[in-house]
Amino acid sequence: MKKINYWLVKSEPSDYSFSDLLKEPEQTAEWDGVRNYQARNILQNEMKINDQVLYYHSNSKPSQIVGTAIVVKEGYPDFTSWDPKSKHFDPKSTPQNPKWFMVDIKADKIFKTPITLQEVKNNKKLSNMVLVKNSRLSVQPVTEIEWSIILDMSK
DNA sequence: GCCAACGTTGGC
DNA sequence: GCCAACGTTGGC
Repeated sequence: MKKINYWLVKSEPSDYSFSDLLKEPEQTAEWDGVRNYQARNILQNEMKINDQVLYYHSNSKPSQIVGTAIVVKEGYPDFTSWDPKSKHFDPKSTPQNPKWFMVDIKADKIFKTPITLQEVKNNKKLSNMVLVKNSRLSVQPVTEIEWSIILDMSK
């Protein structure tokens, strides 16, 4: 049996929210625009099909985890990086030598109760979450234990 | 809107 | 390869 990994991705809801993802055909979207090496490495090498993803709304009132998604396509070049019209354009990235990568995710469950950042911080068992420790990383690993605690809280 | 914390760039 | 300057993220 294949091992499932758990992740958390952030998006500003004013930019692209969980309900935007739900409106997509097949509720699936390219997770493009990530321009941070640590996050890129996860997208390119570590996220696998069927991995589970927490969907977090950052810069929000309140900032919170609002649902889950599933990886449906593994790391491939982020073509917005060589599109001069894209706001994520990077002249150092080309189709021949792509610098940035993305995956496709499909919305899975919307939380009955969103989990606010405050609640995550208030839970001692979640004090090692990357979300708490390194608030700037936009694609980050979540442990199986953290995953199950958060899913329990969301019921 | 402020600003702390962090990541990236580039001069030396 | 160091590190100052700069840019960005994201909580508050």
